[in-house]
Amino acid sequence: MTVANINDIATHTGLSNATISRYLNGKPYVSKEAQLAIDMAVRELGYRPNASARSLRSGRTGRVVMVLRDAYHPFYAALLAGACRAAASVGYDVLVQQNHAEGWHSDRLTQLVTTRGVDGVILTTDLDPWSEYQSALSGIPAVTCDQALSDQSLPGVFIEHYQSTIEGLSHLRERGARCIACVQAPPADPCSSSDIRSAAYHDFAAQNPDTQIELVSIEDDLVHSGYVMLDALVHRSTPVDAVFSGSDDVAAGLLIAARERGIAVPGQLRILGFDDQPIARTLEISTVRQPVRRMGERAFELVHSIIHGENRFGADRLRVPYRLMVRSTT
Amino acid sequence: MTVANINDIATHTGLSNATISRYLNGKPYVSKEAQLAIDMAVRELGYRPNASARSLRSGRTGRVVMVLRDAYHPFYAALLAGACRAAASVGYDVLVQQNHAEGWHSDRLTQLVTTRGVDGVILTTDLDPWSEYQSALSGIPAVTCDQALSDQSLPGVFIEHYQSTIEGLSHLRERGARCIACVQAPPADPCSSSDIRSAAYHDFAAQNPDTQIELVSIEDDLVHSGYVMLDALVHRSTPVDAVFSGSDDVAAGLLIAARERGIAVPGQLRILGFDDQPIARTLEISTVRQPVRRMGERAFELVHSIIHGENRFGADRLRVPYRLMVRSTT
DNA sequence: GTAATGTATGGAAAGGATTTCAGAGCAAGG
DNA sequence: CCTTGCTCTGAAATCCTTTCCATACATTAC
Repeated sequence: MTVANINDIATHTGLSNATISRYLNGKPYVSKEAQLAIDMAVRELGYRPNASARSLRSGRTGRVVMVLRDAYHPFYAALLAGACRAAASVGYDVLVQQNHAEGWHSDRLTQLVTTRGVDGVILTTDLDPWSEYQSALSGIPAVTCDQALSDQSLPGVFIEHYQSTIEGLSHLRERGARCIACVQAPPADPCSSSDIRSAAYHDFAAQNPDTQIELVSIEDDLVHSGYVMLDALVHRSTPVDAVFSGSDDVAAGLLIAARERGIAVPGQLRILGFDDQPIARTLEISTVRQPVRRMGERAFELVHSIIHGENRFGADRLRVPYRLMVRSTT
Repeated sequence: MTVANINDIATHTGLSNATISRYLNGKPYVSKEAQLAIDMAVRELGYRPNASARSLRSGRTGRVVMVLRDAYHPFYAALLAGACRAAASVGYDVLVQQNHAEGWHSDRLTQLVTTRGVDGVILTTDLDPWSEYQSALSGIPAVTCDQALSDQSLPGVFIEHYQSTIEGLSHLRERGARCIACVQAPPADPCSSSDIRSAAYHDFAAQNPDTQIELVSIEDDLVHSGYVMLDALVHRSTPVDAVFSGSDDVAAGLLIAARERGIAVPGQLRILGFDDQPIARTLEISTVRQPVRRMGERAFELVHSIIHGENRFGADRLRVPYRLMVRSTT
């Protein structure tokens, strides 16, 4: 006998394993004496219930998976941190899958889900051939976080990308901008957040003929990407007088480059970021604040409540508030 | 019957579950015809082996846990990203626990390990009362990553903190520094990396009497922390002429603040970071490069090889190389 | 021709919990 | 006294695989 199991506790206390199980799971109908005996036996034999056996029988694993592009990206890292915090507080564990990393196969998620390795899924990014995952994900509680997927039927947490984008653009225009470069990652999915933003750019331009919108695509939204992008923006035939970046890091890179070139911010160039990462506060960059960590928490709470069949939020789609933070770059 | 199980495949093919299991696990002694029949039945019934049942019987979960302070911190995020990548390539999953987040209880890790919820553990940070975890972790493959714990017997990957710190200090001295502020998080553990660095500071000061070392403690190693720290460093009675920061983010904050104050870098103040995060490259900050992502990969590979009883690295403690990156701040 | 090996298979026993169901004991209500 | 209902308990079924062991047959070795 290498490790004590529930039957060892049963024989040691003279009770049956059913009673042990009831007590350890906090169910009623266990006498005071039985409880004490069990406590003592558990401590004495160092008994720990076997997680696999438990979840085999109960059908619950106490685990969820969060799918993200790259754990190193600050936006996803914040989502993950939030989800882990929320999960820990109710005894759940979070498992990570990076779908943009080398070594990722499209069926890793499917595998995990169909083998019942997790109780739920949090999607923070588009899954490329959505059809490939659809059937697997329809059999398990799954929520989206920030990204609106093709399948709009999935519940999820999100911010109003359309409204917040309009508000950001209006702010830049109020501050005198008439040629705004909008920087963001290439749209991956017809309903992704970047496409919602694109729609907002379009509508805004239509309603404000005096203001020009330039779309700029970017690969990695890192500080460096913004840093190397500045020259291209100001050395155009019609130089831009404002940049609305989908990422604070890119905005930071632009600001740093602008300072080095002696370009006045916000006099000559207005810069507006998105997210309100710590670097935006440090560099006094105006930005649209998203409570990213909280979005991760909410996403977990949502999937958790669905797992337990008690959606305490009432709504399937949770809106989290955004807020325009006006600082020194606009 | 809601979901097909292995016995359904058995009856459907006319074989026994033992044969199905053998084939699905790639073991020998399955005829060609049997293989085809199984393939067909699996596809037809949409059979997926149940992960819990499998790991209950086999004792393997295909999962490891990585313990880190905070997934949002870029250093830990990079470790995690590396570990996830390496894990994905061999079909393993990584589970995250943040031991500095709200909602973390000291027994969450113990619980996970003693209930056999994972096959292995990667520790990237000190566990505060180490004695509390020691017995649980002695029964499972566990490796450290970057941090040297009290229990030196654990295998792990690390960089030469002592050597690299000496090299950094020597570099600063060569560039004319005579009063160096060394910034780092407060030491948590007698064998942690910050304590190894402290020893290096001490030895360096002893061997170079003309150079003064000032230890500066910091709570969060974020850009903002460096930003607000600068004034205290230069407005001292004996102002420092160089800063060696344990984190690139802090170094970046210092550099940004210095530029705003009009302090010449590196003329008046030399700045040296640690890690070589993207921001260091962008801002041209000299730094000691650590291949952090690769450290995460190596840590996983190490624990994976121990799980399979075949430590292909030979050594228990893997050294990964560091490299001094001289840029424009020194 | 017999012994020894190797391949292909199935029956049945773990593996360790949860959960259902039935039953025993006891108090209260009629 | 009988019924009802509540608390406490245990036997046994169940969850789904992997793995041990036995068996049947075909081949090769001596």
